[in-house]
Amino acid sequence: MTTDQRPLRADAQRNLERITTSAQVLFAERGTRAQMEDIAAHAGVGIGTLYRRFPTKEALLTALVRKRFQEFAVIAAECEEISDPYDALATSMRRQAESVVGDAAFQLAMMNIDSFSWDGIEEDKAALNAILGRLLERAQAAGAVRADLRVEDYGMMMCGTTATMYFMHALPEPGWRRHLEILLAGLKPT
Amino acid sequence: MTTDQRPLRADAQRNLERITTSAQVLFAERGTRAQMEDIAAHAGVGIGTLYRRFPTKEALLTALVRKRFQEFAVIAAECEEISDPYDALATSMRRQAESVVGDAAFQLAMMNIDSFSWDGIEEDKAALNAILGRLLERAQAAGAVRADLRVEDYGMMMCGTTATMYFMHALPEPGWRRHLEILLAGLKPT
DNA sequence: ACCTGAACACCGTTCAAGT
DNA sequence: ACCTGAACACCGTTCAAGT
Repeated sequence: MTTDQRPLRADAQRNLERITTSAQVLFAERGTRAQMEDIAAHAGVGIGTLYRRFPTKEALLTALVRKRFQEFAVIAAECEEISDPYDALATSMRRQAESVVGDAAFQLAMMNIDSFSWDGIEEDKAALNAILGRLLERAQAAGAVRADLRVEDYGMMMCGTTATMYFMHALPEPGWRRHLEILLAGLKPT
Repeated sequence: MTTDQRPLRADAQRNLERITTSAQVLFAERGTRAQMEDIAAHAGVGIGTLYRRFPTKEALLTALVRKRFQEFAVIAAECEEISDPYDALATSMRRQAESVVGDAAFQLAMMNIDSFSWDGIEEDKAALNAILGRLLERAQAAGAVRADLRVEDYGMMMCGTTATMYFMHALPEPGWRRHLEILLAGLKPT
C-alpha cells in the first residue's frame, strides 16, 4: 500500500496494470459483486498473483479510488486557471463528476466507504483538498459563494452527486446533472 | 413479499417482529456485513425461520426500506398541513432526513440499491411520490421553487443527503445538514 | 403451519510447490 | 522475485426431520 517500492520486474508491472484494468472493467460491469477469481482470469493471471499485489478485495477497490482522487486533483488544478472564481469551482465539480460517469466501481466505492480500508488514501485526499481549499477560498473572497462553506462540503457534495449518479443510472436521461446544478445554485450567497 | 396474506400464527407474528427489529439493530451496527446467522440468533430464532419469512438477505433489507418509505409518506402527508408552500416541502425533506439519522441500515440500503431487489417497493414508492408530487406542485405554483423540478428530483436529493449522512457519520458535527441546506437553497428560482 | 440446525455451495483468502 | 492453483474458511441458503 506504500508508493515508494523499487520498480517491479517487467512482467510483474504488466500484470499489475492488467489487474487494475480488469478490476475497473468488471467492477463497473457487475458492481462490488465482481469476483476476485473472475478479475484474475480476465487479467490472465492466477489468483495468487492478484493477492500478491492487493492483499484484499478492499485494497483493490481502494487502489482504484486513489487513482480517481489523483485525477480529481489534476482536474481541480486545471480549473485554477479559470479566471471567474465561481466558474472555477463549478467547473471543477462538473468536470470531476463527468469524469466518473461510466465508472460504477468508483461510484460504488464512494458510497461504500465503510466496506474498504482508507489506508493510503489520506495522502491523496490531502493533496486534493489543498487545491480545493484554494478554489473555495478564492470564490469566497470574491463573494461568489456562501461564507460558511468548508472544504469538507466539497467532498460531501461530490459524494451526494456520485450517489445519485449511481442511483439513477437506470433512468433514460441522467438526472444527476440537475442534482449537481441544484447544489451549485445553492452555493451562492443568500 | 406480498402484503395480503392472512394473519400469521401468534408465535410466528412475534418471531417476525423480533427478526425485523434485530435486523434493524445489527445492520445499523455492522452495516450490510451483519450476518444472517447473527440476526437469527439475536432474534432468538433458527436461521430456517428467518429464511421462511425472508427468502434472501436482500429481501430482508428491502423490507426495512419499505417500512421507511411508509414512514416517509406519513411525514410528507403531515407536511401538507403546513401553509407556506416552500416550508412544507423543505420541512418534509428535513424531517425525513432527520428520521433516518441513526439507521445505517437504511442509509446503506439507499446507497446499495443494486444489491437488493426492489420487488414490492414500487407500490410504496408510488404512494409516497403521489404526496411528494402535490407538495412540489404547490411550491411551484407559488413560484417558491424552480419550475424545472420533477418528483424524481426529490428522491435524488434524499439519496444524496442519505449518502452524505452515511459518508460523514464519523465526523464530530454532522455536516449532512449543511448539505441538505445547500440543496434547499438551490431549489429556489433564480 | 411453523420451527430447527446440520449440510451444502459459493467466493474471499492462504500457502506449498514451482519458475 | 514472482507465478500458480488446489485447499481452506466463512457465510448465505437449503432441506429433511421434528412439533
